[in-house]
Amino acid sequence: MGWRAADRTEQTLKAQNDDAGEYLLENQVGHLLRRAHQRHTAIFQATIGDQQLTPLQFAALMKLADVGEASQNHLGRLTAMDAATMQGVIKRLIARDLIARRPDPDDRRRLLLTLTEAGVALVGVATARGHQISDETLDPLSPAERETFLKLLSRLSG
Amino acid sequence: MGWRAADRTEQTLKAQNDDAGEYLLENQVGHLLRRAHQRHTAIFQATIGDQQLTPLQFAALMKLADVGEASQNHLGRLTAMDAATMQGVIKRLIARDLIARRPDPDDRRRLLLTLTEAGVALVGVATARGHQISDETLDPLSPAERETFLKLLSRLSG
DNA sequence: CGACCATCGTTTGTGTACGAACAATTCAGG
DNA sequence: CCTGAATTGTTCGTACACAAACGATGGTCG
Repeated sequence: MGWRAADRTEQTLKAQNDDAGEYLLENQVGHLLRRAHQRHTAIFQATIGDQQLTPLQFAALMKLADVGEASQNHLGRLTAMDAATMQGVIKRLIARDLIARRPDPDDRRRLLLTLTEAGVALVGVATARGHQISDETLDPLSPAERETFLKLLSRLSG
Repeated sequence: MGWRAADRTEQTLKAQNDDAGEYLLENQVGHLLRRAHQRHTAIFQATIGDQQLTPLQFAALMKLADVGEASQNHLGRLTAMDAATMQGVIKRLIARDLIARRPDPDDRRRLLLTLTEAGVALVGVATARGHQISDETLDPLSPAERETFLKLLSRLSG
């Protein structure tokens, strides 16, 4: 049990995977996904301009601008948010008067969400920032690499 | 402004990026990273075997097994966790008697963390599961694609 | 020595994330 | 029609994630 090496980072992934006893956190997908996501949210917060606006709030706003109108659960599915998570996101967006909620006349269970004028205005301003954030997140990669990466990442998101 | 198309998903990324007014959530890195991370944690929870053990607790445990001993902040840096986040993770691991905490004789600010016997035993059992989780997460990709993806993802995690 | 500054661990507050349970409503099948 | 299953939104509890502020300790430099 004398291994407790310092520089196993230099092993190839293959060699590491062949050895069932080894587990280098730095090489695991989950850890890398988490760190990449951390880096992205840092870039988001530094670039979005609105200190109060979070990535999920932005996503909900943009998607609502896209579809025009949606119930909470439906918007949640479109943005990959849990119904309970959606609850908080919507609550904060309503508190800032960026979206409005009204009962669906055709289904009394549903609450239809729409952008307010302020919401539409914010989307207009923030769209460019959104592209900028995506660009900066992918900055370490060349254009060809970006395309490859996004294609592979999409397949891991299903 | 009559666009509110339903199937813009089929546009190429290039075409979408060229149009500053368009913002398709589904094609943004941040959203894809978030969804891939979601999928990974679902796989983790379904595979790790221990219902109480979370990805971060597992990471802290594995890294501690790797380095043998570390202060809270140091282990936090090794696992990319905030000091405040580390607080909660460590508290729960100590409550389950998987790690132990003792004052550093050389620096009275520090608390040295080590695995307990139960912690060592759990690491022994869970290492194989860890590899299995990484494998299953990367399952949609071919071996060559996995290598490419991990290489690119690493560069976005710095 | 003493002032200064960095680091360590802690707490508070806000915002995701999700499982689980719940009432109200809608829908499907008999 | 009407009973049971599914859906919608809500609440509760637990666990990340990070900014910000804090007291205590440690190191440095004049």
